[in-house]
Amino acid sequence: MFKPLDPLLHSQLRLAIMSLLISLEEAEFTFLKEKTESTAGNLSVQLDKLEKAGYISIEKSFKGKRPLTTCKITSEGIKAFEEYVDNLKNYIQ
Amino acid sequence: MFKPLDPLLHSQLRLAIMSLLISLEEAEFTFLKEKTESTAGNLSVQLDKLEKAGYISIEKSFKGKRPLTTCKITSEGIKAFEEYVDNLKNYIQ
DNA sequence: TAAACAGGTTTACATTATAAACTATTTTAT
DNA sequence: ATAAAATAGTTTATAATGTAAACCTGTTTA
Repeated sequence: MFKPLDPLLHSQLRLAIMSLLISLEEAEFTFLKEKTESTAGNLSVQLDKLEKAGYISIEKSFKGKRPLTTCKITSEGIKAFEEYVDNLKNYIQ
Repeated sequence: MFKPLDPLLHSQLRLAIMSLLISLEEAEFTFLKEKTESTAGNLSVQLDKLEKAGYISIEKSFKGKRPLTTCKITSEGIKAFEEYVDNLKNYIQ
């Protein structure tokens, strides 16, 4: 009935991040920050958790002279997200 | 885009409780405990929070000689649940 | 009448989330 | 040239939250 909800995804900010990445495939730190209306600190921490879980990959480079952090969802991340959504539906229908 | 998710509802156990109550209108403590597969302690705490938020009402009585706790969703609870679900959909589509 | 069970509640602890403070560098203003 | 402000983040301290273990009160069973 109520399957457990992946705690890594059952978090407002991380879910928003994953939601964006699943449709965009790739997004910059600043873009995610704007879209999710989060603080940089919070975003940084949550991206770290998603990366450590293997749900996203993070690439660091430079855009001109400025540091640039680019995030991409992994296939594992897509799978986890889809399973989370499936499970969640049992709670909200 | 990403409307804030009511933190009171964005919790696996409380969401499961509300999900049950929204379709059943009324449920006993032990029933909720079984259906949600939660411990009594955790359930007790979460029911308290939902009651304090005005999302459910709790009535205490006796079934024979045994104490009986009956939970019921309030109209405020229904409204909050529906809004939560609406907001959540923006995250999972 | 002692032990086990029912139906919870309280509390202690661990986990989590979040923002404030910080670092490093770059751009702008003086 | 240099001080001030802005960019792009990271680290860390604290508050909030979730959870189970321990507890309580009464009841049933051995």
